[in-house]
Amino acid sequence: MSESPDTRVDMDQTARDDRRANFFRVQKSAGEISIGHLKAACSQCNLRESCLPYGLSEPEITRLDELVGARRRVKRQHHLYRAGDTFEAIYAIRSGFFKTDVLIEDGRDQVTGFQMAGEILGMDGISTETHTCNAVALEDSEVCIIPFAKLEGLSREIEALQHHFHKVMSREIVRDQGVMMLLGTMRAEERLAAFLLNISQRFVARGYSQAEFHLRMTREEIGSYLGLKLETVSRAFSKFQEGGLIAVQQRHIRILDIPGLKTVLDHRGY
Amino acid sequence: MSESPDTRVDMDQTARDDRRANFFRVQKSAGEISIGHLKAACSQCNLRESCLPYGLSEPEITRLDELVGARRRVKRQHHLYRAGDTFEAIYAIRSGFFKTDVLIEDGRDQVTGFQMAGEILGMDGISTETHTCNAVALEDSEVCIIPFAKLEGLSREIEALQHHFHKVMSREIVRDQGVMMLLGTMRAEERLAAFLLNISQRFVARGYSQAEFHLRMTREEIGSYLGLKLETVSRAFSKFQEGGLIAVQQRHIRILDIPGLKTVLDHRGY
DNA sequence: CGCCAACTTGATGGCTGTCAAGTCAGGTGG
DNA sequence: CCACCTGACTTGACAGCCATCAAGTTGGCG
Repeated sequence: MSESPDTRVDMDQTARDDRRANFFRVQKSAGEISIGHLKAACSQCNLRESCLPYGLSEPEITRLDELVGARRRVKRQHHLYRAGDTFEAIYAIRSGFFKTDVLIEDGRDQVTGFQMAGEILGMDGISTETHTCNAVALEDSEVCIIPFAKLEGLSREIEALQHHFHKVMSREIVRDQGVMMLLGTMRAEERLAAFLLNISQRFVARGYSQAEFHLRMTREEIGSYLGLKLETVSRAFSKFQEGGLIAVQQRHIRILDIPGLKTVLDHRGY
Repeated sequence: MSESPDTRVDMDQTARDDRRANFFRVQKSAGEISIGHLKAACSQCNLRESCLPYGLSEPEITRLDELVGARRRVKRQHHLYRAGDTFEAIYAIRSGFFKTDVLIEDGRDQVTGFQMAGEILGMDGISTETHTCNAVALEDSEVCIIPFAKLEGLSREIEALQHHFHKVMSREIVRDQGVMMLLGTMRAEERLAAFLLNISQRFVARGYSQAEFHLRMTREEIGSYLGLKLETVSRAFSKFQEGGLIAVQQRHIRILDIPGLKTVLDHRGY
């Protein structure tokens, strides 16, 4: 069930140029599609220890349930929100995989991050009440919609929620600093090594294998994130494979030598 | 008055290797040096419209006064905090100019930002309760110390304060995205043009000339921030001067052609 | 089976890093 | 007051990393 209603969201790609239509559609998908049969419940969610409810008591989590109104499914290649959309909610990823990217007028764009289950999307919109980047699902995904005004309200009552939310925002700032470091000081192979180790680590935190995983993004998206061209990314993958650090087959990655990858970061030898 | 007590803070540079001594000094300077004669008062501060009190009513600002315990002077080249320091407070810059930077083991470092009066420092520490970067004054400066636990407490009572603080944090995230864009997609001259326009704009917002200002940082620090070597920064300055876009004399900058600088950003011609 | 997007690999060139030398400005001490 | 020193900056020559352009390969899907 609940597969067919999502066809409405298929407009996502074609609505790219009609901002008002896009606003409307977002409202509709939040209000009509997801509510009811997709009611979220933090108290029942197996991600609650790595998501917003972290550190809350049982009764407090129950109060979160009231706040997190609904879930929303986002199909692969469809937008969760776009730059310019009015900000109303943040989103907790329940399943799936997203990227965020920014476009500037002259056509250049950059992927600013990849997000996976348990992570929070949309905090860029708080400052101007307008989203400043696009969030696109890289595989069929599902998010919990957290109306921001309600979150602030509940944060004023539940100290642990307030504090944890602040930590989540701060973590985003620290993460961005790490990316700045990567883009500002590292060469191509170091960037890719750092990227692979980061992805690996995040998969581990979710109970998946640290050594073997399937990338959800293209070489071009990886390159955009790392400030490299897709050819350079591809060459670095090949180099790592030749060096026995990883085994690559398209998007399927097996890490053979984690200490070796870390060595790439530290100095510049193998 | 209040000039001599700061000699104690002169230890900042030599204490670099003694983490515990550093912790101690920070406590002392917050507790002993600044309190009393340097009592902060948001209600009296002419920066309140661009700082944390923004949007608060008069009585609410008065409550902020109780929260913002003390000011602290930080002399040029001295640290406000260091990576590894335990996080206890955020800081509102009352006067002066700061940089934040991150170091990694192998000696590489990167300037992650420049901060001026009215801006907030230290939010990187919230997530892990430990600062992740260093904050260094680039000129003799003064900050208001905002104990974070107290800020969270008051935020639970004053909705406008809570909301504005969230906006401030979000603004930091958006700013970082802009830097990622700069580092990931722009070439040297574009980066410098973006940097100059950004600095100019922030000076304007503080009532200074948009066209003429004094840079507080070295070419090397600019380069580190922009992911370039200092020689490249220097060459770009010279190029802009030849092109009649700016007049450079060491750190004194006069912008002659703002639209011209914006053109550098858009495409790649002059 | 054939198409197409994604990916790989090679050849070449340009931007920026690196190394080096020289200039400038400010501060110190004689 | 001036010589000197030092850190910051500028400028030049050269090299290397990565972008660019191009051609070919792979795998998925209609």
